[in-house]
Amino acid sequence: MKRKATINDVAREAGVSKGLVSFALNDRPGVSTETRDRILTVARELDYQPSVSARSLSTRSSYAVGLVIARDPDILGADPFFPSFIAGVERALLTEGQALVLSVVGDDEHEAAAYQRLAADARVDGVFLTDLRHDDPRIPLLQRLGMPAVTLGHPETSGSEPADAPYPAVSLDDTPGVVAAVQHLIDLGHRRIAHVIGPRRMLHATRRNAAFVDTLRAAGLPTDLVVETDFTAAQGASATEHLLDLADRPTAIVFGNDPMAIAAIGVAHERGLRLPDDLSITGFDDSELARFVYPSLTSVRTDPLLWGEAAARTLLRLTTTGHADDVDLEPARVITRASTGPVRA
Amino acid sequence: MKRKATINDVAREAGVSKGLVSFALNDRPGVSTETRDRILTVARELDYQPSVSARSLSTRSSYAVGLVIARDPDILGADPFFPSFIAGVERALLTEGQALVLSVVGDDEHEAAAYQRLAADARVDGVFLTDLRHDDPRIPLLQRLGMPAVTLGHPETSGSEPADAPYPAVSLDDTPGVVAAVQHLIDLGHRRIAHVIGPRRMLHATRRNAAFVDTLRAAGLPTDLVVETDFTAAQGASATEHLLDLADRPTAIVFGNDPMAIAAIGVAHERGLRLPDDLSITGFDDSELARFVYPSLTSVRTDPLLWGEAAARTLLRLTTTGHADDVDLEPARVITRASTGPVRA
DNA sequence: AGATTCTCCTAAACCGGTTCAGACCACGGG
DNA sequence: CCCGTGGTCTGAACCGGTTTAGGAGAATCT
Repeated sequence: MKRKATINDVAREAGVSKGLVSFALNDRPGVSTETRDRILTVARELDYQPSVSARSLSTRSSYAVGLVIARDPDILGADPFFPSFIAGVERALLTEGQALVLSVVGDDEHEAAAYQRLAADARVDGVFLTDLRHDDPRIPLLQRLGMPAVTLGHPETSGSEPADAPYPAVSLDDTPGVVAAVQHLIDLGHRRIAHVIGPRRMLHATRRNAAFVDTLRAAGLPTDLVVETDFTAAQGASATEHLLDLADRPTAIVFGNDPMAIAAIGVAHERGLRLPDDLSITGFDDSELARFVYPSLTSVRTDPLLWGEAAARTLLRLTTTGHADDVDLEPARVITRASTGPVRA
Repeated sequence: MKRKATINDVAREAGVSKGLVSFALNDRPGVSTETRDRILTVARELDYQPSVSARSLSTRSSYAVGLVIARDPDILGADPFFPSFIAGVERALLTEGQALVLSVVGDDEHEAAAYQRLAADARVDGVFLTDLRHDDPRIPLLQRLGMPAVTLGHPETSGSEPADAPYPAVSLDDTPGVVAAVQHLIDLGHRRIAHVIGPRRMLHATRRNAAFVDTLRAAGLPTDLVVETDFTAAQGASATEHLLDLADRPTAIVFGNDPMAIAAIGVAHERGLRLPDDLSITGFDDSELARFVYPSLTSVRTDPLLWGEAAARTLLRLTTTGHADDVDLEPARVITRASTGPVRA
């Protein structure tokens, strides 16, 4: 196999200095059209591809972005959000010659370490901040590290300033989806509705629960049935057990993700309950499986693929131009299926 | 924020040349113990971290490994194999200062391009080869690119030579799992057993089907019920529909992954069948959800986490030492749950 | 015509490591 | 006393790009 052509090869072949080749390839002014064309032709002939590592060293940027996922592998496997999100990211990176560096860590401690390593090694030019938390420690951490980032959704505006968010936010508003799901249940006649949410420290869990509570309250209904979980199917199942054991048990349960809702269907069946007659269930994220379980699962559809793509585009814009505007995607909406129905007379 | 310390800073501070610092840090001979200690101390004091890009440029290696996944995002999301596998990979990379570069592509065409980009940009020192195919085109491609790799499972030995596999294989034998699952069904009295497999071009699909067929044949049972799918829940569902519509329909179905099996449970319920009385079902990979669907799913357990870890270790050994032995992990075994039962009298 | 400006280009420094040839020194042997 | 020899260290080249200072020559201005 021939050695890869370097910028020197191109320069020699084109009869110019390598500095000029660099100028021509990055189309910067100061190169005559004629010479530029000749250089580009030679580069094409030699199948010249600039060396990423040389360029990284010289420009101090890595032409890659990072994603750190802090979730237990088990949850990760069950939850289709990240794979789709990553596929979307990839779609945006592909055309830009950028790469995605992925880090999967079990807990928060390793999470901080992962960001620090990414920064220390200058592996990436920017990162995605998913699963935002309250007073998210990653934001000051990243600022200290001088690492550009894009947040999925708006972080808490801790200060009084509304515009003190240090990073552009790419948001997919999930509250309309939650509101629609809850309203759907209310319209079906449900009065005792429970909410099984993800970890409270995650912003979206509390935000969705706020939407849940608001909607119930507006309808004059009780809002006391909220159970926090870690997003695993296991905890979704035990939360369901708990709720069904209550004296004044709910007739409908809203779940924070599909795996938990599917586990709940299992629990209900196990108890001989009929769905949706005895219990209505809704999921979140509308994974592929939602259409195929029995009864098919009413779920709130977000679009992780699109979200990933938009987030990646925004991050690239930020790292290359130094600025990127917030992006708002189409809000989540409920997809009604067979797991929700009128409350039994 | 202070600028990061470079090797020059360490050299100056320790009063030696930067070449010697390099020697000391990579503990190579030719540095006196005394000097070495002094250099290491200074390095620690300055919190010196070698620059990955500088080192990459100089050594022509990137200290990262690559994973290219060619699956439709939807399937990816439903199938918990890759997230767990990646988590395992990560666990092995963490301690070695290596990073994982991930590429998710939709189809084979983009897949080849992804490998080529990884190689052309020298982004990674080696890659994982998952979902091996018949006459896998990626093997000659990677050889042409001079890219080290580790295969998950043994590739087809196309030639007569048994040891012509160009890459070390990290294998988790799935046939014992399949055999056990099928035997389990036979023991329960099933005589018409179907197999819903993944894409035939994938080696593991045909290998598992061979195990399936062999086991049935050994018991003198018919082996005609095999349906090929793309691993999606959707095709799992339609395969089930098809099988149940047959005049001489199976009493048990073995599925190639859990999402398809779960979709099959949905279809069966939809038709008013009772599980496992009217139909027994087994899955594959034993995802978290398997325990929580109703009835809980008998599945074949592999260990993607462990697999990922072993594969990563092997790949690192290969890229650093130039050689790595094959690794054989604990074979897959069947986990019996409630979705399989005696055939109805 | 001479000074100024502009365009196009070259040479060299630089990014931060690795590696190699050879300098320097102490030591033991002849 | 001189000469290898071995251990320790320096200096410089090198990896392959980017960037800056400045030079040559043509065009424009005065």
